[in-house]
Amino acid sequence: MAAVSSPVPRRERLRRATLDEIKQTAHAQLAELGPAALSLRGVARAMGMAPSALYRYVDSREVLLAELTADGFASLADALEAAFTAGDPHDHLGRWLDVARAHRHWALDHAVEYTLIFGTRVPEGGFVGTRVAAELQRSVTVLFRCMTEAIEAGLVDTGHVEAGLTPTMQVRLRAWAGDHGVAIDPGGMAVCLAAWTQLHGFLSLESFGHLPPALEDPADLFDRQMIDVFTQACRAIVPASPPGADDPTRPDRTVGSGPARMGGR
Amino acid sequence: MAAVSSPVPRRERLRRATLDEIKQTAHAQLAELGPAALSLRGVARAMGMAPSALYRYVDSREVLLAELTADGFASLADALEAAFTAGDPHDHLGRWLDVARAHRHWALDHAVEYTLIFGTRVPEGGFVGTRVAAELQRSVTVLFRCMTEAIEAGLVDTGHVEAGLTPTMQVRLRAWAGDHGVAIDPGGMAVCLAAWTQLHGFLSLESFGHLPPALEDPADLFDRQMIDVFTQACRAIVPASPPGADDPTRPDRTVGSGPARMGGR
DNA sequence: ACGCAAAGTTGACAGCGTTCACCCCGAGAT
DNA sequence: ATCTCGGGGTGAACGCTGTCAACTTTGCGT
Repeated sequence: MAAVSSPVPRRERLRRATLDEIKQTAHAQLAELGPAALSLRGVARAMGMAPSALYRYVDSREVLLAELTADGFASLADALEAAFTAGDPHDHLGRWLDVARAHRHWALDHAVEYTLIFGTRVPEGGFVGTRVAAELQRSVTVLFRCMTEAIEAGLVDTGHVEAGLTPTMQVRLRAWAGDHGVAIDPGGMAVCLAAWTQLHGFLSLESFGHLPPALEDPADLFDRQMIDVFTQACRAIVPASPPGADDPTRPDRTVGSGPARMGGR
Repeated sequence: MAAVSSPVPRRERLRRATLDEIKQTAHAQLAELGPAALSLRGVARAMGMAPSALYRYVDSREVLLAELTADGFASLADALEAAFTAGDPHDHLGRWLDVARAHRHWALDHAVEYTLIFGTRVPEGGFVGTRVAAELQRSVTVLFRCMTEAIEAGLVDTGHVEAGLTPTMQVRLRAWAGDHGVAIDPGGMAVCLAAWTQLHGFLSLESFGHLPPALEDPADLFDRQMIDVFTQACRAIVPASPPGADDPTRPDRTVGSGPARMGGR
């Protein structure tokens, strides 16, 4: 069963094991009590150790929460990537809808993580350089690839969109695309951002309970909006009738392993 | 200065006064420390009274936070209504843009309130009947009126939108419109919801720092998206060049007064 | 002037994040 | 084989929090 000899020196292995257990326990507490009620003492209690012992692994409660936030972003990114790679590369609209639905289902299934990652202001002047930024970037990259590949396939007239942007916005969008190795003109970037904005707005309102309760299950409306935002970007392609109701594309979340300590001081 | 005789029996007046002071002090603490750091003891300390005395006016910390949340929604609704009534009733696109910008400026100027009201999951199965619901409804009503009045002016072909909705969604949208006294068909409601979704998505991402930092000041992009969501609803009307940069429409917040006690038990 | 309810205070309890001083034990060096 | 040393873990403590119960003060209405 076990490997004959491990490349990591046992000491480190045990350390990682308990750190994983800490994160796992914290995740459980988070899921049933909400972010505000997560307590280090509670985690320690559940693990059967003294509260102060946690500080050998975690610098503070805030750092632990940040780590869980990053895990949440990573989980979402995994779900989106799975939906993307499982989709048909030639059916751009269908794949976009798959990814969008995967995003929605992740949001509904992981309610507390969703509020943690999308209902919290970023701490101080952006989290540039942190793991959170990288994981968020991964999600955005998937969403954008749905559109950029459609653009590259010639489905969108980005020129007429670009014409509607101010010059400063054009250079910023171009610079940002260049930073992330995307060869798409500013008009295409604007299209991607509009799609993301619409997607996030819907999920945020639905997840936080701000949508009118009379709508009950707004899955139809979500599909409609996602189809519209796509077809309005690339005019035409497809008639305006919604596809089948249920989708087989609902991946599970996976949790990545982090460094040996959180928030190194 | 003072009125000769007050209709409220002085006792009640004093009570309301200190309750207002509590809310005001709590608001101040909220604004500089964030929702998580607001403490009843801190408020009591700032007011120079014993912590337990607050319980004569507030049932719990949570109730106080809920009250501040409702105030936040009310403040936003006031801002939107002010922008709406100040706008030109014949320039539907311009007025929509005014209201959207007012929303954005409110979000940026009232950062902590924004996270409090739009970054928090609604407690339990919707806040139907609470003051929060009413104030949120006020905001939504203003946003929707921008679109519905344009629809009534004949600028939108809602029929072709309605055709893209599932039957169940149509009846739900119709029922919801009926509940709020809006005489707009389901297609029009879907248009309104799409606009709201897009608006909220942008502001949520921007306020919480999830937009790419390279965009710096995304005011241009916001305008562009708001114009697009309008013109794509009512195709045509207006060429695709963004209007002037600065807007005179930036109302201040106002705070409404509540009942004599919070969270009556 | 009296009584009574409301307003406010003191004190306590439980729980929280965090730190400090100490112990224990496995691993590496002598 | 012994000594040392550092990382894992414990227990107690500090200061903070929300909240409650008992007590005191205050001021209005009769």
